[in-house]
This record gives sequence, structure tokens and C-alpha cells, in this order.
Amino acid sequence: MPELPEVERGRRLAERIARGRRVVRVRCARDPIIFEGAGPARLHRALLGREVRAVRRRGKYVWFELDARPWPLFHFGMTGAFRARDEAPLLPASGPRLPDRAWPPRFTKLRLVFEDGGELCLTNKRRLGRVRLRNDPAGEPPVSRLGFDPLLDLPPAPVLAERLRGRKIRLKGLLLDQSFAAGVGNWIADEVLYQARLDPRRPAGSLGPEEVARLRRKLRHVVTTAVRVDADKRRFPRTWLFHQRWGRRADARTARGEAIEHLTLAGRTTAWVPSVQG
DNA sequence: CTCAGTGTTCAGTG
DNA sequence: TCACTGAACACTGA
Repeated sequence: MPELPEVERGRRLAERIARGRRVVRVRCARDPIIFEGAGPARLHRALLGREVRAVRRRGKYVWFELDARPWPLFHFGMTGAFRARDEAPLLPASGPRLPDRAWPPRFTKLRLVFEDGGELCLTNKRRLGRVRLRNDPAGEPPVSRLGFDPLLDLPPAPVLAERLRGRKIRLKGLLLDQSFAAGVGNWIADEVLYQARLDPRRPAGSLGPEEVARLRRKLRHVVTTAVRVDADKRRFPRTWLFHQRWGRRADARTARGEAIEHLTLAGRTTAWVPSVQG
């Protein structure tokens, strides 16, 4: 379920399993779609015998810093995840699903075994993810093209306001644009706009200073809360739109009793609350 | 059987 | 250049 919080969770898991340890075994599926420009042989050569110095994230991308380049860069697509051996998978955001305790898990594309016996698998059900090799992941596309990361470098409100000035793109489209805000995906965009009481169809440039400040505050709040929820396995606050957005029932309501409506923006289903955001 | 979906990218339109 | 749409990718689950 990879939007920023889930990707950050994946980063932390990979860090716990891999940091400071040497890769002693690499197994990868033959899957040219997943391993774009990084075939199994090259990936094998890049990883085997290397020590993982750090695991970094920006937006929805995660990469390993190894003791030699190139470094692997991961994108989970819609259905990708890291899994560690003997680690119960957390329930995905979209709803309960039976935990898969098999090892290696179904849909494993890459399996790494470390010197201490720890194991990390990259799984991907729908194959929309990517593994690439980069000499400098942060300095090269696609990561270098990303905008600010709400967790790493959220700009102050006046800077944000300047970046919105004159733009006609609708707020929903802007939030989904990774070159603007890296890591924001469909449900976070809707949640932020709901909590900031902003109509997703508003042109970005039409926001006043107070509204920009609100958008910024809620962006930080939703993302940091979601990361904490993931880390602590606690529930999302009851009042969040989050809980209702997947039902798509015609009479869906928030915990406050507000009617939820759905429309399509930027090619994505958008849940919003007209009485609050209208 | 049909169809929507947590994401990205590209082609085409205005 | 900007903004938007639709398609493609591939597969699951409702």
C-alpha cells in the first residue's frame, strides 16, 4: 500500500534487517518489467558480498547505500513491499487481508540473505514496481526530479505559496504530482484536502495565504500521523476520511456524519465532503 | 463475468 | 509550457 507512510515503514524494516550487514545470497525472479535496466545478473553482481551502510527514502523511492556502487533503488508501485522473515506483515491500509506466513512470500521478486541469517524479500503482486541501479540515486532521475518530501524537507508556507502562484492545476492534481510533493498518493491527497477544508477542484493558484498555511499544516499532520500509526500499529484517528473512502457506498459518511461524495480527478477516484470542502 | 485499484509514464489534445 | 485525458502496465478481489 505504498504511499509515503508505507514506504517509510518499508525503509525502517529494511534498515533493521540490512544495515551494517553483508549480503551473502541474492535470489531474483526473472522479471524484466520489475528489474528495469537492472537485469538479474547485474543486480546479483551489485549486491552480492556488499555491506548495506544505510537505507534511504525520498517520496515513494527507497535505496540502499552500499560499500560499493551502483546502489539499488526501489519503487513499490501499487502492490510492492519489503518483507522480513519471521515478521508478521501488518494489515494493508485498504482493508483486512489474511497474513501470508509462507517464506519466501508469494510474489517475491528479490530475496536477500544477510550474513547474520536475516532475510529480506521484495514482493510485488501487480508488477508495477521497479528496481533500478544508480551510482547516485539521490542525484539522478527519477529521485532528483522529485519535489519536497513532507517528512524530510517541507518548505515554509511563504515558499509554498510562491510555488502555487499562478498555477491553474487543481489541488488534487497538484498533490499527486510527485515533482511537487513527493510521497503523496491518492488517499493522503484526499485526507489532506478534507482536513484542510479545501475543495479538491480548486485551482492551486487561487489559495489565499491562510489556506496555503492550512494545506501545509495538514499535509505535515496527515503524513506524520500516518507514519506514527504504521510504526506503532495504532489506529488512524476515527474522524479521518480514510476509514470511509474505500467503501464507495452511496450513503457513505464520516464519523462526524458528513456525507462523502466521489468524483474522478487527475484520473483517480477522489473522495470528498462537499459540506466541509465546498 | 466485470470492473476498480495504494502508481507511473507516455501519447495526444487544446 | 501548462493542464488534462486516456491508455498501458498486470493482477487480485469484490
